[in-house]
Amino acid sequence: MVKKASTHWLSDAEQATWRHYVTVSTVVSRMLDRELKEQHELSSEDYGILAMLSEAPDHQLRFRELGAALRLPKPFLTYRFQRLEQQGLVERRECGTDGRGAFAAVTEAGFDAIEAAAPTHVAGVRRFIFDHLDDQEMHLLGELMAKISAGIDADVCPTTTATGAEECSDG
Amino acid sequence: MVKKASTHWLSDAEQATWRHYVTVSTVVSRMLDRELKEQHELSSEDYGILAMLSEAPDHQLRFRELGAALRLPKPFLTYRFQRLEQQGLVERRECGTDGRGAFAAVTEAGFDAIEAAAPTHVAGVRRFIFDHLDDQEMHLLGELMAKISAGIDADVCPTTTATGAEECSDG
DNA sequence: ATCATCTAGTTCGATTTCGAACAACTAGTT
DNA sequence: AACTAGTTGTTCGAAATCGAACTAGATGAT
Repeated sequence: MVKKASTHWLSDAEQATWRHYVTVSTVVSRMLDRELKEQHELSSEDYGILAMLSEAPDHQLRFRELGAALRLPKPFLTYRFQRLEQQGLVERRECGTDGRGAFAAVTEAGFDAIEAAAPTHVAGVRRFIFDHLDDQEMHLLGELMAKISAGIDADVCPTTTATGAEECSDG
Repeated sequence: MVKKASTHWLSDAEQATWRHYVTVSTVVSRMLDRELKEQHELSSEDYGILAMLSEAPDHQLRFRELGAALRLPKPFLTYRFQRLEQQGLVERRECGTDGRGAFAAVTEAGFDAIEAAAPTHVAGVRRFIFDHLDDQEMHLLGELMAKISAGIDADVCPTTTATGAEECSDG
């Protein structure tokens, strides 16, 4: 049975696109996770946390910002951060201006850890994604993802200026 | 510091592409999961299982095939299937020709369940992805994903004819 | 100042996730 | 037949995941 192009079904082309997308996102995330965990004892969320903090001013961010940027549910960030803390890769810092919150900061050891893990991560991203695309296709993919991402942001929280991803996520 | 286009780093464009990709795949999967679970008590893996079985000849597949097609780790499929069994949406059937294995099959109730859930799922896929793309972009995305998916298959299991996804996944 | 309301992060607990080891069977070899 | 190797699916257990409820502090209104 051929699907109609109505609102209630996916067209055959959409269906095919969706299936390929699901396959890719499933396999890529699982593979990267596995490699990172096996070789560096880090989940890809851990990697994201360390990377984000490493690039932030003073190597620190409010938990709220970190969670929003990485789209991590709050309890999950708390849990992941604790694990990293136990490994000495991150630390908490008081926030003078807001007694509720705290800063999440990456330590020297955390810096070393992410530098050590980066090649694995980069190699994985290359091997699973970019190696299969030429330069033009890579740029195209970037544009499509940017567009979808922006669309979702506008959709989910229409009030935001859509500069980054500071809002929503959960709460 | 500007990243070199060497093998060991991602170029700025690759970096940007990758980040958008991660955002999209994180948000989309979480949102779809949430909607499906809230409205129909199904995880998106459950949905995949039911959909795959519904389309299969005799509405049944070997566990191996089902798992390979959906890229689900074996113990995970066993677990998920049990849940669906308890809900009466799927059932096991003996496999005459191979005493080790069994067929996974969808029941009438399972059929009804997926028909009920499909509109939610389709609406979500539309809202999160296709609504933000025009027709040409949708086709483009499909091609890119197909290419990546095929590349990964060839990469991970170079022996396969790459017709489908019958091999690998885990063991 | 007091109260209601909002926000930041944490704690709890039920469920999910999945690698490793396993039991049951098949297939191929001698 | 007996033995080895490979496959199918399950069990086990440790860890991850995350909604809901919570504590503590900020913010705004009266």
